[in-house]
Amino acid sequence: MYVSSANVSERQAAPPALAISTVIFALRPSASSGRPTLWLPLVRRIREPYRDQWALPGGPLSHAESLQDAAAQNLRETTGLAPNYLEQLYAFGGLHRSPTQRVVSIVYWALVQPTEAALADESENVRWFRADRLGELAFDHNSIVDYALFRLRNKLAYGSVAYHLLGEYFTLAQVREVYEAVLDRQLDPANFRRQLKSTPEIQETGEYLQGGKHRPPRLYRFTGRPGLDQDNRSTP
Amino acid sequence: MYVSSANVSERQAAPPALAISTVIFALRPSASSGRPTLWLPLVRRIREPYRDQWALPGGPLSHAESLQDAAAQNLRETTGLAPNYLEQLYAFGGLHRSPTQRVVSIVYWALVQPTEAALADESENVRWFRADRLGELAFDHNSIVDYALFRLRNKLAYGSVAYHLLGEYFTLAQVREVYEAVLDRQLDPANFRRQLKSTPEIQETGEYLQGGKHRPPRLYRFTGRPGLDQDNRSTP
DNA sequence: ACAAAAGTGTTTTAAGTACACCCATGG
DNA sequence: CCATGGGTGTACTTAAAACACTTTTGT
Repeated sequence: MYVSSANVSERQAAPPALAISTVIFALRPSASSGRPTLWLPLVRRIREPYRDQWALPGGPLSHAESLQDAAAQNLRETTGLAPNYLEQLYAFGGLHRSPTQRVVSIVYWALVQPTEAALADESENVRWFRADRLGELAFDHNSIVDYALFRLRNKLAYGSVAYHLLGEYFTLAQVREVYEAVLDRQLDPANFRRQLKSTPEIQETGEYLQGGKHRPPRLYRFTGRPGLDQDNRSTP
Repeated sequence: MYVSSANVSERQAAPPALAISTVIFALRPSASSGRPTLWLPLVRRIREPYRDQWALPGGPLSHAESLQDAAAQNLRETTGLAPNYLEQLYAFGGLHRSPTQRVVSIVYWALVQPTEAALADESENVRWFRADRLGELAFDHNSIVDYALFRLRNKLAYGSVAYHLLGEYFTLAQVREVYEAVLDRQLDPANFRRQLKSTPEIQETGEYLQGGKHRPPRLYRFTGRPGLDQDNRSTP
């Protein structure tokens, strides 16, 4: 059982509970503009505290899993997906995060490509939300998502994580759209393209994306590391 | 008691133990060259496992402390000092970090200015070591220190953390020496000085450092935030 | 032919790097 | 007056930003 029904004296004596949570980002076309936007899945709480409010997927740490494995497991259970990228975000340990019990949460963040199946995994208690239109979440989860967004933007600007939101093959314009969606500003297509072309991890293929309305763009692929290392520490 | 003497079946059942450790950096003049170098305090383990080996200061998380408070307390107990800068490093949760018990360690890193008193706090079981000349430490603490060094170098290069290793007043050459010690390479004094002077957080005073052998350099002070916020999340 | 995105070229701006040089002080 | 670190000036190199322009496709 996740939240034990400890009384006050038990709470004082017991060590803090240890939980793993995961902020899962994926791209979906906006209903209005059709341009890609950031979404994330939340789960509805079925018990107190914060019953019926939406929260980050998570749970207690099983004794047989590493932290990263627990997060990946977590992700698979709520979405049916495997992460393309998974990294530790932060350990949150404030005294009053949960009203009933002292909980220390080690939070991971992940990037996935949502498939039809994954989106169909929605249910009464699991739903995808636009990252910029979450309501009021349980616990301190709003601020955790804010921090995860901050980290995602940072990694995007300096690292090479955008490709983990895309499929194996992509056009340079698609990469630009990811940047524009996450950073929320327009980028010069010409300059952006040149920057990507100077990145050795991006390999051009002989294929072209067909079926568009205009000149067919060339397809590229990402040849960097998968972003699922044993312990990812490239953060800072 | 930090490490409980659980037998195997107890270990399977019990939740992972939660501990806080801290990597504490300070500058001390090298015995040979006199130039500043990085040092950090370690504690000798007085029980198994790894008895008599050196380890990072740490201990279990008390139920009444936030994570950051626990790290600061930790720091004060082993060195007698208050941190100038304190930030969460990473949560280490591998399955086999400790041979006797599953332990999840939330590790902080700190910058301090060692005083006479602090260095006098050395004892049989607490000693300061040069960061580049640690022996073989207990648990996975060598790799933790490596990661802390990585993070320190990164923060130094991009953030404004060097001043927390110095006193209230300092010369620009002293800042350069910090950079050279931590990054382990020479920097052009002229260009380095210009970069610092274009940093608004660095304020020039009317004072000059007297007593040197040459032209007395001007003293500056750092006016940025103290680096001890409630929860420091400027990491990425 | 025309619209629109793909893709190229060129100019400007800013930031970093290398290095020559002057200044002020103790000895 | 000389050695040395403090402090200034200037040319060179590199990367980013701005923007005009050409190419290729579908309609």
